[in-house]
Order: sequence, then structure tokens, then C-alpha cells
Amino acid sequence: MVDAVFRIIASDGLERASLREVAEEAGLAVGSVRHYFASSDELLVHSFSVVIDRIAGRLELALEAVQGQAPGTPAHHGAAVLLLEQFLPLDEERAVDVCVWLAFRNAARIKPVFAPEAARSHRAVAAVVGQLIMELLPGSAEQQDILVTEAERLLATLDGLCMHALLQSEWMTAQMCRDVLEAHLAGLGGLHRGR
Amino acid sequence: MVDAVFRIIASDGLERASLREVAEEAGLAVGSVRHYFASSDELLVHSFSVVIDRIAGRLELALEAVQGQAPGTPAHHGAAVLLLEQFLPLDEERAVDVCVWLAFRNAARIKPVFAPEAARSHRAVAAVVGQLIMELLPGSAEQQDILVTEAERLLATLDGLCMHALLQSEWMTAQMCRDVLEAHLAGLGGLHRGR
DNA sequence: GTCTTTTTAGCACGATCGTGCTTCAACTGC
DNA sequence: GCAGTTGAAGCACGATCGTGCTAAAAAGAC
Repeated sequence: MVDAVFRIIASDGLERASLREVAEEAGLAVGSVRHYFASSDELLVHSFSVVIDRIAGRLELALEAVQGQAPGTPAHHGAAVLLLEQFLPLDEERAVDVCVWLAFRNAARIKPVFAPEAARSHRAVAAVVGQLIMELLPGSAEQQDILVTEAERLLATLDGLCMHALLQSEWMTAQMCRDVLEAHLAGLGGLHRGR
Repeated sequence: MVDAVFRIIASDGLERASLREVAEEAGLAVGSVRHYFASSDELLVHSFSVVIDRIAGRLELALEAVQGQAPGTPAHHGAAVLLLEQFLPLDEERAVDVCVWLAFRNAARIKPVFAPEAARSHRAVAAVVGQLIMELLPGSAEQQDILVTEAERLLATLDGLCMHALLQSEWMTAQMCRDVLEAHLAGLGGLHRGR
């Protein structure tokens, strides 16, 4: 059922994820879908929640892999890149998730029903990125404001990469995504040192 | 007429920008709107085109201001920040523009009518950002790949900042936007030097 | 004045959508 | 066997939307 919602949003957009479309995609009748979800909003909010849990789960798993490595080592760097790649639509599964994720977050600006889940999504992702920043900038642990700024900066870059990879896939290839990630990490390391 | 479209998209989203809504917002009848725009798509594509021209116009004006300053000077840096701020929804006018701009670009993923204008938008913005990167990294003029990567990275960060400023305005304040921009420029300057 | 063009307005049709409501089959516990 | 719960299906109503079409008013040309 939720998978049907994901497929419709990924291929036709959130506004086409109506009860009738979802029911047909899931091979059910409208009444059957409404047996499980009293309203259209309920189904969509639940789908939003599921995609958040999926993405956050991938991120936290990858974060543990990062924290299991000694900072500064190549393995640590590689695990960090692997974590950041979990944001990007580099395979079919992640492409659908990111697509659905962005669609719901954009809709949350207009439809207040999505606002609580959107806030939860932001908190969960910001927590992971914040911890990653602390892993990558161990020397700046006391400068709280720099850590916050760098976390927001990394988060913005990731979301922008997501957008471009989804919307301008001709220009923003997978290799370009990885190059940008590497450049950003290199810029992180060289930053706030010579001051 | 186009202003009415902008207001509706900014406050209620693109999907509510129907002919009836636009006509009411503009104080006209549906038939009157359709006298100028034969179809709904025609009106929306024209609105997309207008918002692109407005944003691109601001950017190119700010780019000339950057190119009028000597590279490396504080005035050059300030003009660069001013250029990058033209992307962000830091006042009411730019907030509406950015909102409409993002809505149309997202819709272009689904609706092919918007694809040509979306491609034009990407080309125009990438050209400005590319020239800015060449201003900021004059020493790497020969390394084409680095310039391209850094342009895409800056573009991604800007779009991510736009998203966050619009969607999570509680966390992403105007000051945080400026801090992120300054941090990114600082990271640019210190990058690709010690190699 | 009349004739033509532009602008504004409105109607009607089919399509889609959310939702309240009823019906029917399948399964479960006893 | 049978009552009660659950899953699935369908109908009908009002609302919204794009669009083809007609008609009336306003403006301008002569």
C-alpha cells in the first residue's frame, strides 16, 4: 500500500497520489484503502513517516560505521563518504525514497498536516549530520557556532545535490555527486585551521 | 496577471494555481484570462519564464558589480556575497520569487511542458555561478574540472539554502544563511591550494 | 453615425477527487 | 452451526478543474 504511494509520487508526483490512483496501483478498491486509512491525509502522512524512518535508518546505520573508525584514517573518510551518499539518489531505491521525501517536505510548506513529520525529519537528519560534523572536525569541539554553521552548510549542500540529481540528472551525474562530496569534505578539513 | 499567479503559488502552492483561482486573484473572469493565455499550461509556462528572467536579471546585475572590483579585495568579497544573497529569500520579493521558482522547477520533473524553461533556468544560473567561481578561484583557471565541480557545489549549496530557508524558516534564519555563505567562500579560498 | 476588433464575461460538459455510507464475503471464536 | 469481527467493494454527492463555445460590452477606425 505504502509502496504504491511511493511509486505514484516518484513517477507522477504527490498531487496524483489520490485514493483512486493508490487503490488502482495497489490492486484494491478505494473503499479497501479507506478501511486502513480513514482519510487521504492519513495515508499520505503515514507514507511520509515511513520514508523518514527508512532514510533515517540508513543514515544511523552508516553513522555507526563512521564512529567505528578512528578519525583521520582513510577508512574513516570512506565511511563518511558512504554516509553522505545515503542521501543521494544513486540507485533506484534511494531515488524513489529521495523523490518521495522531497515531495512531502515541499508539500509541508503548504499543508499543515505534514508539518509535524517534516519537523521530525529535519531533527533526525540534522542530528546525524551534526554528529558527523563533530567526527570530521574534532579540533573545533569548543566552537559550537562553527559546528552548527558547518552542519547546516553540509545539510544544505546535500539537499541541493538531491534536488539537482533528481531534477537535472543530465548535468548532475553520480560521479559529479561524488566529486562534490569529496570537494566539500576536503574544504571541511582545510577550514578553520589557519585562523 | 502573472503577479496573481505568483501570489497564489507562494501562498497556496502550484497545484492551486488554477484558472479560476488566478482569475479571482486578478479580479477577472476565467474567460478573460483565457483570452490572453489559451490554456492553463500556457499561463503557467509564461509565469515560469517571467520568474526566471527576474532572478537571472538580478544575478547578472550583481555579477557585473563583482566583475567591477579587483579580485581579492574586501569590496570584491562583499560584492560576491551580495550576488549569492540574490538567490536567497531574504526579503518578501525574493521570497516569493524563490518560492515560485522552486515550485516550477519541481513541477518540471513531472510535467514536460516546463522542461524547456527549467533547462533555460539551469543554464542561466549555472553561467552566472560559473563566472563567479572563476572570479573567486583565479589561480585554477587551467583546471577545468575543479572549476566545474566547485560551480556545481556552490549551486547545490545555494539551492539547499533556498529550500531550508523556505521550508524550515525557524532553523534557517537570515543570519544563518549569511554565515553559511561566508563559510563556503572561506572554504573556497583555502581549497586546492596546498596540493 | 456604422463596422470591426479587442476585451470581458459566462455557460456547459466531462473528468477527477475526497468522503459518507451501505453491502457483501471471509474469517474467527465458541 | 453461528454470531461477531475484519477485509474488500461499490455507490452517490458535492466540489474543483480545464476547456470549447457563445455572447455582450468596450474601443477604435472610417
